[in-house]
Amino acid sequence: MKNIFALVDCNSFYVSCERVFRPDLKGKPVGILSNNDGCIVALSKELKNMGVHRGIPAFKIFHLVKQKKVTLFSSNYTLYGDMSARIMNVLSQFTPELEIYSIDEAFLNLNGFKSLDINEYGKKIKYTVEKWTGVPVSVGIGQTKTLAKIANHIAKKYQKFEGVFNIIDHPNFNKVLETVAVNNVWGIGHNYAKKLNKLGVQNVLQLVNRSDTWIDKNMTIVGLRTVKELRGISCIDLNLMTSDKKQIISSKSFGKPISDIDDLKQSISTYCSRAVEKLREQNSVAQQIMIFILTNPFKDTPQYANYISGRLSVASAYTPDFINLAIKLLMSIYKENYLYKKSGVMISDISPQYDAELNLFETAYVDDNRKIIMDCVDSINHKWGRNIMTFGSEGIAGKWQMKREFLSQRFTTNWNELPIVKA
DNA sequence: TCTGGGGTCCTAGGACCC
DNA sequence: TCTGGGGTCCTAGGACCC
Repeated sequence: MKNIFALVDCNSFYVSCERVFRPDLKGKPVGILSNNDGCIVALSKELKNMGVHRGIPAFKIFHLVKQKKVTLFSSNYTLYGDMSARIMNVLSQFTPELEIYSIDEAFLNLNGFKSLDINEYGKKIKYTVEKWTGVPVSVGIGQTKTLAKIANHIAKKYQKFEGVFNIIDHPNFNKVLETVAVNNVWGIGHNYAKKLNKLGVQNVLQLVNRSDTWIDKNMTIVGLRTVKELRGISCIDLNLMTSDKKQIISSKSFGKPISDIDDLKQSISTYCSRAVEKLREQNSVAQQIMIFILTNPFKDTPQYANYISGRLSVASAYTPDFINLAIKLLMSIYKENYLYKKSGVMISDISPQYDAELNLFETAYVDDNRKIIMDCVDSINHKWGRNIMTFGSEGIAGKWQMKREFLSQRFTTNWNELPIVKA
């Protein structure tokens, strides 16, 4: 029995979100910047056609912005996250089994719709999402997730398919595989692609024709799983449960480089606070923390980078426990007179709050006031907006904080920033 | 002028145990 | 005198994803 997977992927997602509220930008070159407006992370087809690609530093195209040839936006994750939720909600009406794979992608199990014309169903999905949310999507259909990804790639690449491509039982299956380069396969990144090319494997057909032992030897069993999927044997199931994170990272580059210990303390406290907040969102506690600070490796200035781990005596989700330890760790690696560009916090050794290992001499997090306090802080911030309540050590509007000069409004999530329709 | 942030899984190698 | 072989756990690092 064959499986039917569909992969729905939004076209230039961040750009499309901005265009929903700026319809005048349809068909025009648009780019979205990373944090601190550093580099391009997403771009429209039109901008791509101007020779711009993902990852280039933003300042290189600022002159085009001044000439009004290109429009840029700072990342507006509040907006993108909310648009994503709307899209996923639409998709959930097309199947009982939906895996939200990323902010702009979802896998759908369509096994139950075999009696329908599956191509038509794909078109209907595409049409409905666009109609209801304003965001254009592409739909790829295959009998494994990896093949659905390939089909999606083809749907995007060739206009004649109008955004929907089904690779199941395709009359020219091998020919199709031959047109896809190995670096476009889900699970084959930069390094393996380079290695495969060297070994004489350029396209997907060549790859699937290699023996299992050859694949295993050169790409480990992870690669073998990918190749089996390409051959139509489903090895990667739909992941319907969102499982708890095993590590939580909060880290960012600074808007401006800093060298003062107080600024670093603020940044570490802020990232700590955010990471522990995420920890509580999944009702977990954690015992291990790692912090790091580093200078700008792209600059020709004195370099310093260091990281250090520490452990709490008992697992916790109480922000001050983590901040106190993090500051101690920071003091032990901090060196004066360097221009720091980035810091970060990573929390690990995570367990469920009600199943955490106990310590004979200390009260568990769930059993004392610390949980009550944190729950209270979280509910206030949830109701009134993030950062209404913060910890003193986080500081206020430090110069290290993120630069976002081209930010659009939070059109869909903030009453004060709703779009206005002029009659 | 200047280069994102947040994740997962697997493997290799060392320490340690019986 | 001899120094196997198998197992587990941990960590660092490499690969990948968006």
